[in-house]
Amino acid sequence: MARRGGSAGPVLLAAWSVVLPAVWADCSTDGFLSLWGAVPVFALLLAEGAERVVARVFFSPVLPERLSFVITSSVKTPPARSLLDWYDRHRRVLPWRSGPGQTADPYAVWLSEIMLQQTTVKAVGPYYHRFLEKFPTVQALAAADRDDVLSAWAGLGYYSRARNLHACAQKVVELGGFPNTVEGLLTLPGVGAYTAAAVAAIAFGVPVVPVDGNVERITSRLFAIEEPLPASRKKLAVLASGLNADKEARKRPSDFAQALFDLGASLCSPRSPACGLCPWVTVCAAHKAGIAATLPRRAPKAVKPVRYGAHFLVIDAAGQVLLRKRPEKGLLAAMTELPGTPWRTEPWSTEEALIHAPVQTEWQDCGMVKHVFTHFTLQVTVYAARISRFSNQAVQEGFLAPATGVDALSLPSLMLKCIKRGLKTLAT
DNA sequence: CACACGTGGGG
DNA sequence: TCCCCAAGTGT
Repeated sequence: MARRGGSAGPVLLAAWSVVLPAVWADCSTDGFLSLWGAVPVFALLLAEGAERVVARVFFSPVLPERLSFVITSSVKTPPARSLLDWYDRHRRVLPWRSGPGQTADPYAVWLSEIMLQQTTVKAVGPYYHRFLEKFPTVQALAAADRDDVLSAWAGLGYYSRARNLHACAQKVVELGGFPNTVEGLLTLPGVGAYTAAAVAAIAFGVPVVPVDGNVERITSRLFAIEEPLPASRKKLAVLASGLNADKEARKRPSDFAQALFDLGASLCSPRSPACGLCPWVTVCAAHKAGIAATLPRRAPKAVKPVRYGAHFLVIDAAGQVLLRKRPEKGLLAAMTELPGTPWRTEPWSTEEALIHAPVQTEWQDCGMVKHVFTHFTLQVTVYAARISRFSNQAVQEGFLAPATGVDALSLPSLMLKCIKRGLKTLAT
């Protein structure tokens, strides 16, 4: 156990040796281990036979399984003081970020964290303001119609976040407020390891390090971890959990977490890190080795398949378009769409596609709209038509909405693209 | 562990 | 144009 100058190590080591029998060696003088300070992670040597050290085993009571990996480099604890000083001078001003010394609102912190999952700060801004205006409190959000929440989310992507957001608000109201611990927060829908740690640190001052993409990148560089993601993810999480071992960091959990985010967003960026300006440049193993810009490495990604579909834009004389609601599960779940074909790997011939048309009329081919999802590319053929009025049967499958002010319609981006293409063709 | 799950901006 | 990927979670 690498407690700084502490003496609890041997006792805890003995206890854990019972849990996990192995050939252990005392690593308490290893400079690398000072990283963890009081954090409950044990680092020990596992020997094969009597001779050869094959791995250094990291073991933490807070993690369910043993973590076994080889560390080839040894570094000193990154000095929290340097990072926090840098943060105090260069911190970003963000809508959801309270000023120095101000108390964070758990609702605002949680809302921003959910929106920021896999989403850029720039994209979140307008949505965040709109949500706070529409749903000023967690009670207001919980009491809202789920479809109003989905509408407000439309265009931001990953719509399960919006469904979980609503469910989570209701659970928080039931609980009488947000849980103020990582374990408590983890029970909430849509809140995983990262978000639980982020809300705990930022809203409740719990000294934990939220591990997001920024922190993974920073950590992989600090320790020069060359094993590619995602295989290295657990290792990076353990290493990152020790970043706040420094007492200075644990005095300011919220600032320390956000300082890491800002460092990752500005200096320790993916492409061309500005190592010359980094407060941690002197302790960064990757910089020392000249490989900072190449980390973290990533496993090659699978090729993105192409799928095909067709969607139909039909407008009546009153300027109304026919829409429908997607199924509750799967891609764009419960969101609004134009009527159309299923999406499949084979292109649709016109005749084949028209079988799925909502009305029988003269359709104009508006060409293809390309849309890239996370795991496949979609090529949509858009067909458009004007009719005098909708039959009852046509409307039965969906609902009508005014085509004017398409931007006001709360639609996924894909459908917005299709409607714009259809309208453009009809106008010419 | 692998995969489903959106979108827009930057190099 | 194309590829990368951003404050991840659930299954």
